[in-house]
Amino acid sequence: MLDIQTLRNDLAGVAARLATRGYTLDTAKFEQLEAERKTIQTRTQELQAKRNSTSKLIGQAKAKGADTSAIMAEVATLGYELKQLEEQLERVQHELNAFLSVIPNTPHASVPAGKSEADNLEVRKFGSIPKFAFEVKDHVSLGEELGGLDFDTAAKIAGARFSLLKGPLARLHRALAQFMLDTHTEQHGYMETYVPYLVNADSMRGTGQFPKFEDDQFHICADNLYLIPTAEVPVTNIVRDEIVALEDLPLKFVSHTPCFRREAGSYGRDTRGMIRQHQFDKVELVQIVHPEKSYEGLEQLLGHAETILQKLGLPYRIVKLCTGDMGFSAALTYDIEVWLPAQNTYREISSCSNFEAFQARRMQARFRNAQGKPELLHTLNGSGLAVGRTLVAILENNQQADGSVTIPEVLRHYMGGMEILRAS
RNA sequence: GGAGAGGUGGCCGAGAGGUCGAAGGCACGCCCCUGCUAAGGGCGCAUACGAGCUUAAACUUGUAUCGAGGGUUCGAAUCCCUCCCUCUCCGCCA
Repeated sequence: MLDIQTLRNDLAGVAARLATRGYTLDTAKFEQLEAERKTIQTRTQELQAKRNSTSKLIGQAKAKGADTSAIMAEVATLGYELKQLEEQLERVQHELNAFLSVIPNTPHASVPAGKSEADNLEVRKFGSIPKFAFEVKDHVSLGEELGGLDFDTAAKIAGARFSLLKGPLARLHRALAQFMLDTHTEQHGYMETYVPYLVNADSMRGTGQFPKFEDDQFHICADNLYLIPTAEVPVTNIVRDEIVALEDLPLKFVSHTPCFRREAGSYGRDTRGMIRQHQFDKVELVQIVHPEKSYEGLEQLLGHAETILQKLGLPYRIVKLCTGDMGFSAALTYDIEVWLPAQNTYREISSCSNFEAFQARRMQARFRNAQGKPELLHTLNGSGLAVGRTLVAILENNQQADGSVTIPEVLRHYMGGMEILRAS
């Protein structure tokens, strides 16, 4: 949510910044709603003040045992108009709120202007792209030949966009999550958290999934709960409606969770393999920081995610998303894209964003500043990393001519010393 | 699932239709005393929004907010209804 004060003071400026990300702010509507709100609110408050002061007089008169019938008749006539006004005010405020809650965040000044993925800015590359003396297979072929990846059975059990992992491949998947968690807790200073995978609507609103992206979520109707699309939702909402002590900042959390996405609107995209699933595991990094430290924190968080790829020996690049490609709540986003030989391209494996106060304002997540006043925090998060896609990257990048796959050094002790995956 | 108790400021906790945005305490901030690591005294200390003043802040003032929503009333933290959440006991259960 944007700051309504900023909208009032610099509506044209905000509209211009939003236009760079392809969002047309209906400034006329905002102005009209604001004008209405102001008129109604002023009048309502006048009447309320009158009612309150008169009622106070009644109280005083009654305490003295005086007759109050005249004064009571006078105040009684206020009732009807006041009720009308209060209803109107509520309606306008709801409308304003609905209007505000679907406006995306304003991009940071350094975000390159652009319309789509094609306009993203490559920041740096790491690692060299592997050369193969044989025809590369994709992870689906590799996984099926290894006997550990079974999409047909997954489809029988649940449907399309689910996967079934078996044997060493399932173990490698677990090993990856363990390795990521251990690295972030032991080397990067994050606190491990275990969180609910079902959340309420308030939490979804807090991080910006609601109201705009309700269709993308799995909804448990009987209990009115939602499956989390990312650990960002439960973890960031830890600080919803909280006032964090200044000395406790920054808060750094890491959490390994499954993520559930309906992928409505992506029919036909990445239908083969594990790239786009209704359910996937992710290790998520979340930082709750002082507003002056958020960009510094984002660079660090990005580095923490990169470390995982470096340790795994996977080639990747960092891309700064352009205005048109950023998510709804983000002010600045770096994507980490891992090299996938079978697709001969880089594919997103992590997305690291600074939301500034956008989520904090929705959540009323604050800290007490040096003056003792509550002030909105800044929130950051990033994948560190998407486990399924990391598995895909390892299979494809580490494949051998005979269809076996070498296990990265750092994962071997999580694999009971296994060095290579082979068809049994 | 059954029975009961409860949700009040950053925290604890009183209030049980009128002068209550809410006693008292803790924490915090400023000042004083003392002088040494602990204590005494004074003052201040919720948030959001509106209006005034202003470059702005500060300030003044109004309104709303005592889990949420509705109702009764001239007036609701307080009475009534619905919902949500927490706790205790019983049942079931990984």
